[in-house]
Amino acid sequence: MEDIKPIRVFLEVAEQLSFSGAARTLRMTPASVTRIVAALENRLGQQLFVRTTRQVALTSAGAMVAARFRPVVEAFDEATDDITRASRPDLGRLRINAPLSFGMRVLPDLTEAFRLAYPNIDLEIHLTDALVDIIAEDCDLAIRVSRPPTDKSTIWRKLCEVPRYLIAAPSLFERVPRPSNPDELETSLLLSYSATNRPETWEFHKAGQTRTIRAGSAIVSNNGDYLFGVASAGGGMCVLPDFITRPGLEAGDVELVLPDWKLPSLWLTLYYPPYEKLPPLVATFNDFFEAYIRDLDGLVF
Amino acid sequence: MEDIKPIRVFLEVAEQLSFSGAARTLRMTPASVTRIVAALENRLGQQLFVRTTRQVALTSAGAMVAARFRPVVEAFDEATDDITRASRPDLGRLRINAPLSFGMRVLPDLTEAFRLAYPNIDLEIHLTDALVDIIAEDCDLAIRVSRPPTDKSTIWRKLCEVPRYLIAAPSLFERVPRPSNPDELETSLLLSYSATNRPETWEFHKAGQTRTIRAGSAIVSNNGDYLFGVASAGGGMCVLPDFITRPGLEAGDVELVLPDWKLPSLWLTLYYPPYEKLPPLVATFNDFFEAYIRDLDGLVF
DNA sequence: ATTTACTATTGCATCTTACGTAATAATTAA
DNA sequence: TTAATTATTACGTAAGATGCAATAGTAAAT
Repeated sequence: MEDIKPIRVFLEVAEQLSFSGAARTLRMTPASVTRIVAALENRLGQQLFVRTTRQVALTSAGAMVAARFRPVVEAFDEATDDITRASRPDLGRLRINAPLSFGMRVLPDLTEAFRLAYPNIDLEIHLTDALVDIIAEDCDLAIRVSRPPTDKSTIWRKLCEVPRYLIAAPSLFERVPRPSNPDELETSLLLSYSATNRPETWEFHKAGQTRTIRAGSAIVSNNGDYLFGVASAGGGMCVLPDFITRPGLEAGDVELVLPDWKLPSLWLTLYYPPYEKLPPLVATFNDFFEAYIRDLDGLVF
Repeated sequence: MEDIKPIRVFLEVAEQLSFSGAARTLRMTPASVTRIVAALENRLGQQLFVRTTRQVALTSAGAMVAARFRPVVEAFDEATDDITRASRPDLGRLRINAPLSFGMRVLPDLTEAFRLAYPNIDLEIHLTDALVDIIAEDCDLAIRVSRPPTDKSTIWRKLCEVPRYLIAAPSLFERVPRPSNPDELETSLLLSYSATNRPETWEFHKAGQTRTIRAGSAIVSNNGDYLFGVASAGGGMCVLPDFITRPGLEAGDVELVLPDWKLPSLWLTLYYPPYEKLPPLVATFNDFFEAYIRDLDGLVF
C-alpha cells in the first residue's frame, strides 16, 4: 500500500535540490529526509538523486518521478482542501426523507424558503410513507408525522404538534345518522390510515373521558390524501392530520365529526441516523426548519 | 501533512459498506479499520459513516468525500505503477554528455544502432568539450576521450584506447623541411588542442626513447575539427585522435608525421555521476556501448 | 421468543516504526 | 589550513500502530 509522505519529501528535495533545505521547510531533521528518500529509492528500485555532501542533482529517473508525481500530489491536496472547506454548513447536498402527504403539501414552500436562504445547499427529497430504515435509506435526516416515538435507539427532535380531526363529508350524514359520541361511530364507515394495513385505533378525549375506537378494515390505505378523497366523496369518515383536512374544512367540502371530542395530536418530528455529532448541513436544516415552524405559528397545522 | 492511507481504508469501507469486510480485503483487523476511519472523521471534522453494529451507510458528507477522493487515489496508484514499470531498462530517457568531435563523428551511427535496439529509450545528447561538472550538468552519463583519469572521486569505465597521430598536409613539407625526429619539430607549427587554451605537451615514444615536446601557442583551439582543417590546409601539424584523422589519412589529405614515433593513446571512457548502483537505463547504454566498440574492432579508432 | 452468528467498537499489552541526537565523512568557502 | 555546511549512519528513545480479547448491539435462524 503506497504512501504519499515519502513522495512529498522527495518532491521537496527535488525542488530545492537540498536535503537539509527540504528538512527545514518540512520541519524535519535532515536525517529523516535522508532515510525517507533512501527508502523511496529502495522501493522504486532506482536512484532518484545523485549526491555528494555538497551537491544534489536529480537522476533522469528522479526527474521523471518528480514530473509524474507533482501534479498528482497537488490534486490530492486540492481534494483535501475541498473536503475540509466543505465542512462549511452552507454548501453541499442534503438528502431528506419525508412522508408523502406532508411532503406534497408543506415541503414545497419550506424548501423554497430554504433554498432562498441557502442557495448552495442542494436538496434531495425522497417522499414515502413507508416506515423506512433511516440508515439503509441513505438519508441525512427524515421528517415524520407520527405518534410520539417510543423507539430508544434512534435520535429524534420534536418540532411541533399536528392536531388530528375526525372528518366526513356533509353528504354522508344525509344517509347515516350523525354520531353524537364515539361509541355511536359505525366501524364500517371508519376509514383507516395505516402503513401496515392493520386498522388504527383512535383515542377520543373529552373532559377526562376516554373512548378507544378501532377503525374499520373496509378501507385501509397508506395514503392520507386518498382517504381524504374518499371521505369528501361521502364514502366514510376518517382521522387525518390538520395539514390534510384544513383546506377541505375551510372550503366546506368536509366537516368535523364529534367536534367536542379531541384526538391526541401527532408529532412533527425530525429523525436522524445515529450521528455522534450532528453534521453541519443537517444542523443548518434543523435550525431552519425549527424557525420556519415557529414563524408559521400553527398557521398550517 | 495529509496521508493517503486513511483514505484508502475509508474508500474500501465505502465500497463494501462494511468495516470487517474492508478489513479482510485490506488484510487488517477490523479494530484498525475502525480506528483509522474514526481518526479520519476526526480530522475532517465530519462523520463519514452512520453505523450500527449491523449496518453501515455513507453520510452525504461521506459520499462526497468518496466521490472526490476515489479518482485522486486512482491517479496516485497509476503514477506509482508507471514509475515502477519505468524501472524497466528499455524505456525512458537518457541524458548523455559527449565531446564535440567525437559526438559529431562517432555518435550518430552509434545512437542510430542504439535506437534500433531500444526504440523506447529517448536520448538527450549534449555535446561539449568543456570539462563539465558531471553532477551539475544533469546528465546520466558522460563520454570522454582523454588521458587515463587520475580523479579518484568520479566513477569511470574504460571502453577502448584511441590512438593519436601527429599529422600534417603534404603541402606543408613543400615549404618546411620534413622532421625526422621529435626534436626537429618547429614549435610555431605545432597546433595545440586545449580546452584551457594552454598548449599541450606531447610525449613521443620510440623503442624506449621518450621525447616530450611542448606544442606552440600560435594556434590553440578547443575544437579538434578546426585544428584538422588548419592542418589539412597546410597551416601546421597537430596531434589528433584517430577518429578525426582517419578519413583524412585514407583520402591523402593529410599524412603521418614521424610515423615511427608513437604517442600515448587516449582512453575512450564512460563517466558516471557517483551512483550507488547503476540505473537500469545507464546499464543498458553501457552494455550496448561496450558491445558496439567491441564489434567495431578498432575499425574507427 | 430465543438463540446464534456476526458486527463495530474499545481497552490493554505489545511491537514495530519513526524520530531526534550525536558522531562521521566529505566538500566548499574563507 | 581552518571553519562551516552537507549528507549520512548508528543508536537509544518515544510514539504510534497493531493484534488480541472482551463488550455491546443487531439481524437472521431456529
